[in-house]
Amino acid sequence: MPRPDVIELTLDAIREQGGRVTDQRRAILRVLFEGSDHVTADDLATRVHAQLPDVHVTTVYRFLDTLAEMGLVTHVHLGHGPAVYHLSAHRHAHVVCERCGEIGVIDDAVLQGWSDQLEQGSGFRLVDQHFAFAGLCRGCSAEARPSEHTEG
Amino acid sequence: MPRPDVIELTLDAIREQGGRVTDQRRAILRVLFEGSDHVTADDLATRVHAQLPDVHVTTVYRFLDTLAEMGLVTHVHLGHGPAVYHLSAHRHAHVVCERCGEIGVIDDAVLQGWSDQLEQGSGFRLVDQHFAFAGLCRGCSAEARPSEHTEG
DNA sequence: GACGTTACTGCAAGCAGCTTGCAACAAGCT
DNA sequence: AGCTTGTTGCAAGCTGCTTGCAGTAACGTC
Repeated sequence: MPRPDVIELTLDAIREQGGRVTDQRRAILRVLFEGSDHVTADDLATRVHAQLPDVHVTTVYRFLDTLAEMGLVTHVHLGHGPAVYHLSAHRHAHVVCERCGEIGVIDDAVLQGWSDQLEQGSGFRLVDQHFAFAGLCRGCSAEARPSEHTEG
Repeated sequence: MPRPDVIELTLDAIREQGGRVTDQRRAILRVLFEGSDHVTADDLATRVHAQLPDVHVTTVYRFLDTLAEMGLVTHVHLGHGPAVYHLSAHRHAHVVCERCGEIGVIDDAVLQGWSDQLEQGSGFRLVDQHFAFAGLCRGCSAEARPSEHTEG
């Protein structure tokens, strides 16, 4: 459970910029700060419903937008499905197994290294963790090439 | 213009596996082999319309699926929009500038290096170029941090 | 060259994941 | 309490595909 102050502090910030504090927003923040990483907007709505049954997904999307503009949350596309949201503070790059959907985290330093390497070549930097990297986890990777040693 | 044989050879392969050769399929293949990389299914349909005005996007999607099963084409998600298709032979990893949409290519050897590095850590391999990497091109990257030297 | 089987096609409808328009509602200032 | 205006819920819309289905036509067979 998060300290209640982080929620109220966030709500204060919203008020300060002319926004309004509603039960819906408080409930959404509560779920967000509960630490559930990698939640879709739909998940979020469902969890909010435990506290406040009539909150609409639209409301969740709109408030997530507001929070994104404030720099508080970001969303990531892990693959083909819906985007997942998390607190910007928890931001990191993801690898997703294309077979089983397992999610891995890429170390910031590692990503930075790749970015530097890429920049020297094509000038591109990997600045953003907005799209996950597609990959194979250890297990699926082993299954995908079961007879590797028989080839060649 | 591609040598017409590659198209006919492909059509032969389709026939060999019980598929049928239609004007639509020939036209789609023609456009595909014309070398237009990074085309969406919609683009493809539009270009096919120059030769055969009534080909439906559905037909394009379905034939692209067939070609994908044969290993001939692959699709890549460059960002939020529609997927782009290209011949599997032209396959490579992409970086896409999140600002201007410019597309960069990531060298296979470079990607392999990253994959190896990642595998040693989390066990994940970057096997697939199914999703593009999000980044910033040189120009946009410079604009995004105009006062970098004043920081710190 | 006609015939039959069955793959392919076009159209309409469906679906996921959002986004938008709008009227009703209510937060927060006075 | 009253007023302004941001927020909400609902319905409808939109994009990028996918599916169901009846009609069409490729291709093997006679």
